[in-house]
Amino acid sequence: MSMHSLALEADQVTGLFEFLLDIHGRQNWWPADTPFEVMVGAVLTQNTSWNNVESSLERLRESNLLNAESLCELPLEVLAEYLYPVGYYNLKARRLTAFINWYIDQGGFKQLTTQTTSRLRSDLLSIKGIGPETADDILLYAFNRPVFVIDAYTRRLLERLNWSPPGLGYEQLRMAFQSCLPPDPSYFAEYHALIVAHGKHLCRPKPFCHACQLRYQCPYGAS
DNA sequence: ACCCAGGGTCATA
DNA sequence: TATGACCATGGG
Repeated sequence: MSMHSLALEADQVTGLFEFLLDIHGRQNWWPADTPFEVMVGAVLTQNTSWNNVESSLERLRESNLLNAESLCELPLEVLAEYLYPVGYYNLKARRLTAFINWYIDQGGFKQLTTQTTSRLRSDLLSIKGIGPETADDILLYAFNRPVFVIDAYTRRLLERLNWSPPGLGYEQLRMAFQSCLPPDPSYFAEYHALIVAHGKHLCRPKPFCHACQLRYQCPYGAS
C-alpha cells in the first residue's frame, strides 16, 4: 500500500461529468424496479454483460422467484439452472445465496437502511463473493449512499486520460475520485452510469488500434 | 475462431 | 504483494 494518494483536480472531475452528459444524455441508472433487484443484479453482473443478467432476472421473475424468501429456499443446483445465461452459474448461485442469507438474517431492506454506510459496507465485504465494486453498487444504487463505484471502465478511462497510473488500488481510486465531488448519491449514480455508457465507445484493452491512438489525443479518451 | 463483458477468490512464490 | 488459474454464457 503506497503512501502516495492520487491527486485529482475537482474541476477536471466535475468537467468530465458535463462532457459525458453532453455526449450520452441522462442514463437514469440502475436499470431495476426495486432495491432488491438492484442487489441481485449487482451480484449477477460480475464480469458479465448486462444483457445476460436481464435474461436470468426475467427467468426468475416469470417463476415468481425474484424475491428474498423464494430465492433463499432454492437448492443451489436449481438456482444455478435459472442463472445459466449469466455464466459462472454455479459460482453465482453460491454467491447470491450467501448474500440473500445475510439479507434475510439482517431483517430485510427496511432494517438495513438503519445501518451506517461504513457498517453496511464492511458487512457486505465480509460476504464471500461480494467484493468492493459489488458492495458499492449495492450501497449506491440500492441504499442510496454517497459511495462512488469504480469499475473496469472507470479505471480504463482514468488511465487513458493519464489521471491515474495503471493498477492503482480500488480504494485509492475511489477516494481520489469521490472526494472531488459533492457527496450526492443521485450525482454519483448518474456519473457512474455515464462512465459505463462511455466505456462502450472506448477501445478495448488489448488491441491498441490506430483509432484508439487518435482517441487518446481527445480530451476525454474518445471522440 | 477469437475477444470480451458493469468481478472475486484462492493458491502459489 | 503480486501474479495466475478459475469460474462460463452470449454477443461482436
